[in-house]
Amino acid sequence: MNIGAVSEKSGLPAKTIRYYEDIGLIRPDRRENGYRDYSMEDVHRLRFLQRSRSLGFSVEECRQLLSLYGDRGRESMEVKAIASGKLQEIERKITELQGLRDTLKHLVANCHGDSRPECPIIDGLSGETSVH
Amino acid sequence: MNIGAVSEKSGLPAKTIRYYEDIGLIRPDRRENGYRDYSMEDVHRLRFLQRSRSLGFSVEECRQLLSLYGDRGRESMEVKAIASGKLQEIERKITELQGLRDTLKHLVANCHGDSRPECPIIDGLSGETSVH
DNA sequence: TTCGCGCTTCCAGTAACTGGAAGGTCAAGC
DNA sequence: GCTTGACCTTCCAGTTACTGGAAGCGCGAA
Repeated sequence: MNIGAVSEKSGLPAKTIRYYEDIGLIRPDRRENGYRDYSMEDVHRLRFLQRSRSLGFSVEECRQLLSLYGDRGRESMEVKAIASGKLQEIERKITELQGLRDTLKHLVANCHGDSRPECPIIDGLSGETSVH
Repeated sequence: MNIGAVSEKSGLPAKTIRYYEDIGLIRPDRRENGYRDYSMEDVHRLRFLQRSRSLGFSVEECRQLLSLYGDRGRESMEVKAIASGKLQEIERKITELQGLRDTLKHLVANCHGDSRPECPIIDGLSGETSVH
């Protein structure tokens, strides 16, 4: 599969896909003409990268998460530790996004679309959900 | 309030706070000695920036979201449109994070922490939740 | 008054792309 | 067979969003 098709399937620009190869996140085959040749596994990894990057994980964190995906022979103890750590972070992100969503929902519901200026939910945006 | 205290309260490094001032996201007062003097409103904005940046929104997107927070006199129609657009994106991110969480939970539950190599959830990580 | 910590600006470096030039590949149409 | 245009290649430069470090001022405590 050529890079264009993979770009479409993964939602990542071709430039980014080549960059991910440069930094060792994928290793596509090459054809005789020099073109990269991607497998479905590559597509899966790239889809995964697209998602987790857009959710605020760094490339190095994605590399860790990908190692859970790829290295089946790895020590399960280590896999479990990494996964558990990431799980907590993900739960936190979900909670924060839900807080943000509720605040915005409130905003949309209360600012009726006319020109009334008052929007009494303002403090919500500053994030009391994570103040505990 | 000095930048050190604000850094602690917002979870952002002082360097980043100064950078956000450079690009016009906040405008703290100055004291006679040249020190920046932050208000609680500044702290709220910075907390908000910290959260939304870590959730994968770009600085420009954060600027838009902040404009919802700050510009009470703005046309409510426009506010409503921006907020509605962001809401959809947030809902999507929540769904994706939940998918990622469920997959990792499965991984943690099934890889018992010993050295059994098989982890049969592997395909989950590539993200069929967003394949629809 | 001097030690140390916190503040200032400025400039350079890093992470993660992103755009563009210069050129090779390939299927389609004349 | 040749050309056109879309797609591929590498390489190098630019952008975004910080991040680190140097050089220097402010200020409360010993």
